[in-house]
Order: sequence, then C-alpha cells, then structure tokens
Amino acid sequence: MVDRRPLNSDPIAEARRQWEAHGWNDAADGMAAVTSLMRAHQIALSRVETVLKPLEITFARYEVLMLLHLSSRGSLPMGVIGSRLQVHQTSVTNAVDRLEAAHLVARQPHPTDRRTTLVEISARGRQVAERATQTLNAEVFTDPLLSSAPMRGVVETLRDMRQQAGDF
Amino acid sequence: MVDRRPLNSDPIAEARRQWEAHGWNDAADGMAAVTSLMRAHQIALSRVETVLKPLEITFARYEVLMLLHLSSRGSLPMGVIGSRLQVHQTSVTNAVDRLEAAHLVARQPHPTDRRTTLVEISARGRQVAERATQTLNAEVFTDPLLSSAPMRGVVETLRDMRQQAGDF
DNA sequence: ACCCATTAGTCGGATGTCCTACTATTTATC
DNA sequence: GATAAATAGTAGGACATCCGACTAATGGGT
Repeated sequence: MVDRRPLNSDPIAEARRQWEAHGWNDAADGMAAVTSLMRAHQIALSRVETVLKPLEITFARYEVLMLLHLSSRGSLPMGVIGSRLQVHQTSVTNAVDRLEAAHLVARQPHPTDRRTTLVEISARGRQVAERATQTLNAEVFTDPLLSSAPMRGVVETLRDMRQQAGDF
Repeated sequence: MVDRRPLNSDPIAEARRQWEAHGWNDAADGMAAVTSLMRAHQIALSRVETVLKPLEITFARYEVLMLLHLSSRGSLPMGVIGSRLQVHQTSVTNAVDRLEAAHLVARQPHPTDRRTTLVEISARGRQVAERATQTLNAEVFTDPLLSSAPMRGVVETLRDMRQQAGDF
C-alpha cells in the first residue's frame, strides 16, 4: 500500500491532478465534468431509490407514473413516454411491464391506430404517484444538498449541455 | 393527443412548471437538479461509451484500467479500487472479471494477506488505457460543452454535493 | 388496389449497479 | 491458544439501460 495521496482527498480532484501532470490540460476539465456527473448521479439516484423503496417503485417507474399522472388524460402512448423521458423504447416497455404487474397502470389499445399502445394510470397508480411525490419532495428535493442556490446554476448549465446534445 | 406544451420545450423546465403549479416551490429546484443530473449523466455516458466501443471496453472498465495504469505499482487490491471509484465491491468483481477475460489485467495473490486479491494491469492493458485516454480526451473531454467555464462551476458544486453526501 | 418504407412495441442478450448471503482469512479478545 | 468479530472477495438475484432483430400495422407512391 504505497499510496502517497493525502487521506480524505477528492478522487476527482486527484484525477484532475493526474491529467494535468500528463499535460492533458485541455481535457482535464471535461474529464472532471464527466466523472463528477457519474458520481453525483449515483449519489442522487441512491437517495431517491432509498426513499421510494417502501412504495415498491423505482425512480424510472416513478417518472413514468408522474408523466401519466400529470397528463391531461391520464394516458399516453408508449412512444411518447420514451420521448419525454429520453429513454429507449425498450426501457419504457420494461417499466410499463412492472407498473402493470403492480396494477399501477394498464395497457389500452389506441382507438384509431392499432400499432399504438396507450398506457393509462390507475387510481392506485395516482395514489402511489402522489405519495411518492410527497415523500420525495420532503426527503430529497428540499434537501439543501440539492436545492442550494448554486444548484440552480448547475441546472442551467446542464440544460445548455442537454440542448447542445440535442435533448430537446 | 391534447398536448398544449410548446414544441421542442425542455422536459425538465416543463416538470418544474408542473411542480410550481402544484405549489411545491420548495422542492422544484431539487427536482430539477436531480432530473438534470439523470439526463446529463445519460448523455455523457452515452458519448463516452460510443468513443470507447471500438476499443472493446466500457467506461466502468476504463476507470479501473486507468486507476491501475496511473498507480505506482500497476496493481491494487480489489477493495481499494472500489473505494477510489466509489462503487460496490461486486461491481469491481464484475469489471475485473471482464478485464481479465480480455487479458487487460490479471488477478494476483497478495504476498502477505491471503484474503486480498491484487489486480495487476498487463502490457496490453496499458496500451488500451493509453489509447482510450487519447481518444476520450480528443473526442469528448475537450468538448467546449464539457470543458467550458460554466461547467467548471458545475464540477465545484457537485464536489460540494458529493462531500455533503460523504463521498470523500 | 398493391408493394414497400416507416412507425410502434416487444423479445432476447449484454452491461453495470446494487443488495443479501456465503466462504476464507485475519485480527482482536478473553 | 481458542473463539468471536471484522475484513476481502465472490455468487446469485433484482433492476435499468441500451442495441439489434422481429412482428404488426399504417401509409405513400405507382
């Protein structure tokens, strides 16, 4: 164990020092940005999943549920769900399979286009969506760890990044 | 399809409007922050994976490989890898299994502690690590989108967030 | 009307992540 | 010294994500 790094140092700051030591100065910021995103994502997801666990849903399913709950009709085609949430069609199929098994949503045929499957939220689905939102709001989203003023800047910068990437 | 949202709008901005419309003002920032992290993570990961694909490694394996490549001895115990990368032990086992199958690393017994498994990078592993870094630096990390000044602010804020979460 | 490209979903497979055991080994305690 | 507690890794299972391939249905161009 010949680790000369100071204890309790930030692994990402350490990686940046390595990058700069190798002369990759142009890439150091980008490397730090990508790595930071990975870790922060993991932390945030973990906190959210912990809170949602008692309700027996995951964040992926919560997103689907809320999209339906807040939609004007309480139902959306599979494809639209994928577009809004920016996930692959097969991920939507997966999430809806599980939500349907839990009786939180139901697949319905589209009235005019038989290719399309409508996903409709159930009464129980709405209950779970509301309870989940209440808990998430209280225990995660209002936490200063994530709602501090600088975090608004993060949201703005990431919005630009997403837009550049063609996210919307 | 009664969707009155303007076309090409940002789904996250839309979600924030929904939150505020429901009076969840305290949670709107946090919700937007978490959701932004999810999407940005997905975008960044996708770009990285696309670049690494020809080298037949993933970002998870690249991180392990670089950690070893930049270590003083070219080898580290499994547990140390997990601590540095902030991932679960079983994720390290998984990544090392695949790296070993590709002959980029090799498991070695620890000289004094027989519980410990040392992971040692091979010559081929170093080649792949260097080539991957070169490509990532050129095609992803130097992207103005990720190496911009605002993105540096993101890295700083996320560092605080990670620290609050006990990441280091 | 008919054929073919496009669109909507699903299926199977690959990856990565986590969690809960479980084994093997080391270390601390009595 | 023997036993209990802690540590290092692995195995199996659950989830989510993506990709490529496949089925079914729609619709445009001739």
